[in-house]
Amino acid sequence: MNKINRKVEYALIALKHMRAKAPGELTAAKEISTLYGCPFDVMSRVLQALGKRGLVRSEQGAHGGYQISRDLAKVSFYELNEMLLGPVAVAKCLHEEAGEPSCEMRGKCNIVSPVTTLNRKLIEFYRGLSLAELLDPRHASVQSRIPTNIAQAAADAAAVAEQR
Amino acid sequence: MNKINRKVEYALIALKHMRAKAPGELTAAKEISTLYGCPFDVMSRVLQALGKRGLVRSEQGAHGGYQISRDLAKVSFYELNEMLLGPVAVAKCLHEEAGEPSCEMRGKCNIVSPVTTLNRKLIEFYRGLSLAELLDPRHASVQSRIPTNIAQAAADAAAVAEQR
DNA sequence: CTAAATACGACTAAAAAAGACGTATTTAAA
DNA sequence: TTTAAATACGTCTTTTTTAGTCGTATTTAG
Ligand code: SF4
Ligand code: SF4
Repeated sequence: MNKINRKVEYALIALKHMRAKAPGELTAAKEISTLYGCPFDVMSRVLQALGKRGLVRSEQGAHGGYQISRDLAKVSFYELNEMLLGPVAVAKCLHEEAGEPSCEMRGKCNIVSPVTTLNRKLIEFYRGLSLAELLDPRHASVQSRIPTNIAQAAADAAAVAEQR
Repeated sequence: MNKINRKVEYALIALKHMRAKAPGELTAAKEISTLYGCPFDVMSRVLQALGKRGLVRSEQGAHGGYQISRDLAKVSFYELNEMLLGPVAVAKCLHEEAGEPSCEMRGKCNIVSPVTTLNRKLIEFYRGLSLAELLDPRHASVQSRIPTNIAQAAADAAAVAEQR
């Protein structure tokens, strides 16, 4: 599993849609929601949240709407997540906010260090992934991915062989 | 946000605990659950699942218990996740199993390709992370992490400066 | 035989995510 | 100046997922 949040998906949908438009052109939340079949309310809230964080610019009133206001090549997937869900924390003992119910195992727990490591690495991974790279199909196919996969496949085969 | 599943945490706790023991020594689920204060049932189920997948070996009866049966340096965090939660799929349109309710936006959706890319990259990331590396504090501090962080910090500073 | 352990299926409770509703505000245009 | 179409928010309900519990069978050392 490991599903990403739906809000993030909606944000990607909206960004991908708006990215294809001419600079300065506005897009209404309703336009996106009807086009892609997602609930207007949710899409609206997502865009409002992104507006507050400065990723999109909003214009009110009739003929109002949203437009992307930052270069997506310079916005990481981590930033997008943070805008919509707050700081990444793979376990609840990390980033303990006031009022949040802390983990009752804290103190006895033997994996705080591993979990902290994982959290750091995941953030690094998300930080290294720009929205442009994610949304642009050209980027997806480049990046010399194939060699990596072959190496992985070879490693897998070796591991399987070893287990016998 | 972006929390990892609790089962995975329990698995890490158990593995870390068993890793410190002499080879061949068994550990009862109860020992772990009482020591770290997690529910016995859940820990038990997790260990049983790992037993079925061959990561640990179980011995029944009185004085029974579990022991690690594979070299954790050769088991990836991806594998652990898969053992407990099934294949990683960041969106529900990926790995559509029989019976699972598919995404109603499929067909209209404009981000299937980005999401597929993200899924692949996340799997690669998890595959490149061994359980030994995660659980062993020695590994955590090595790995030349600091240079990467400095590079990231510099990139961040540049991005912030640019926005103004 | 008994106690202590794994093994498993089914159920319940809690938490989180997703979505719906209601209303106020802004603004272009009729 | 009225109206329609849009953003902006706050609250609520529903749904889904996750976490935890209960009950019982099976295995095995002592
Ligand atoms: S179990 Fe350990 S790592 Fe997980 S949240 Fe609790 S204290 Fe943190
Ligand atoms: S919204 Fe698009 S990407 Fe997300 S699950 Fe549905 S079809 Fe897949």
